[in-house]
Amino acid sequence: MGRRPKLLPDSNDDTRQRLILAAGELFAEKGFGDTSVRDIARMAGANVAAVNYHFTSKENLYLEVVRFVLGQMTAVRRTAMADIVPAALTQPQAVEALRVLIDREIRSYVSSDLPRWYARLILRCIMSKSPVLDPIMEQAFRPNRQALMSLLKAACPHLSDEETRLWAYSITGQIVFYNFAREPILLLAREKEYTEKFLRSVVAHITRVTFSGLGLDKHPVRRPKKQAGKKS
Amino acid sequence: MGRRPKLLPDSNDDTRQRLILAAGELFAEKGFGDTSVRDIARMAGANVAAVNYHFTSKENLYLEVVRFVLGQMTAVRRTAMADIVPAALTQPQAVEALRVLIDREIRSYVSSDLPRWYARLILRCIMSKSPVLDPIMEQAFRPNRQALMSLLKAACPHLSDEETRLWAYSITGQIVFYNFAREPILLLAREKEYTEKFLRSVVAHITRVTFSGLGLDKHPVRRPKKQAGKKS
DNA sequence: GTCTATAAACCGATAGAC
DNA sequence: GTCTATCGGTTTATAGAC
Repeated sequence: MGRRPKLLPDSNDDTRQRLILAAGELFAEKGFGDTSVRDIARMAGANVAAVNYHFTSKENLYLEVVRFVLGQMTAVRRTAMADIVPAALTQPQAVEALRVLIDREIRSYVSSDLPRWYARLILRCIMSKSPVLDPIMEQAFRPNRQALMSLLKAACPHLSDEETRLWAYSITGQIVFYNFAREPILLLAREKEYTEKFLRSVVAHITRVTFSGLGLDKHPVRRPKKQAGKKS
Repeated sequence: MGRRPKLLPDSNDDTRQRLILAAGELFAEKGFGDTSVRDIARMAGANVAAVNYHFTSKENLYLEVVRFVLGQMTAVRRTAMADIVPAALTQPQAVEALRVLIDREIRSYVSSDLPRWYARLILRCIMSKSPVLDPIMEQAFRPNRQALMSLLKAACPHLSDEETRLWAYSITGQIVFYNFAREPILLLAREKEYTEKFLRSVVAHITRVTFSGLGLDKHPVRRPKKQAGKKS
């Protein structure tokens, strides 16, 4: 779309980075097969040959894009978890961390520190059993599930392993759905974007469902919807 | 994959049907862009030119496939709903219908009256905001949501419209996740297919989460995990 | 309706000048 | 590192014999 004629003619190899970002956005939106290297180069404001110069093939570029996104997401998840999960985890702390996690994850699909197409790309890869599924499993799916399960176990020590796993899938499924089915949901809601009001009700609902099901709704640590700062 | 040389050489125009089925399976598995008409024709045991003869273009074939799948799914949903939802709906009937619906939907992803790629194709379409999103909305997404919301309302008359909608998304999200993330889940479970045991625990969990959250768990109609036949 | 042969466009990838 | 030009292959779609 952007008619960038020759921007930055003497630029160094940040062309590589621009290509990754452009390719990622297109792959996330249209998939691998429906995206051509010409589209990628055009969107990145680079030459067609640049793709094969910086990456040796389109497939390799795809792999590199996934690697890049996984790296970004892993870094963000690490700092986020370190931020909301204290080192020594008491039960009430775990409950609060769970609450914050749900809020974070849902909001990561609308306005987060990461571009929105990151999650879309990963979702697409997960559904299409491509060869990049392995790194995604090891660096995203499994760690995310593990982190969620640890939190659940800390919040509800009485849970069995199987119950914990099922809960992790239930929570993840509810959250992912709002990204996966974004278009239909927005269409039925007659909105162009998820509104803050809508997101707040979604977070409240999933939290309520989860905590009620886990028997954690005895602690009304409900924040009065006022406060803002959330430093540790 | 199947090396079907010329099967049914003197067949009539059920070639059209075979093309739709083959195309649907390939589109569902690899997506539109990664599927060629040659692949489709080969899998259908038809000639390459047959695609453009029966449908005028690959895109039109895609549209026809989606139409076909939507028709099948609509028909099945109608009879299924008529089967499990009595005409005049009492509250306990709604609760039981909800239970059966959850069971049905989850099992539709493993062994149902419909081929498994049907749901996959629709999921793929939903994520890719293609031009076929509109018919999918009208014939699948909206009616499914509406049916679920009606059941929820009948089971819990005290629910507001917004709460009902959120619950519909929560239930759908949990269920769809086991189809959407089938590969990662099976990989982590070290299984090749969802086992009956696993599906039973998933159904039990989602049912428990839902009914507990809705305050419907006062009716311990719990089946004693023994029985086998489940005719009406 | 089914087939072969082929057209016309596009694809990913490369060679070579700068 | 970036560009133009182009190769070789594959794609969708069509023309025409049967």
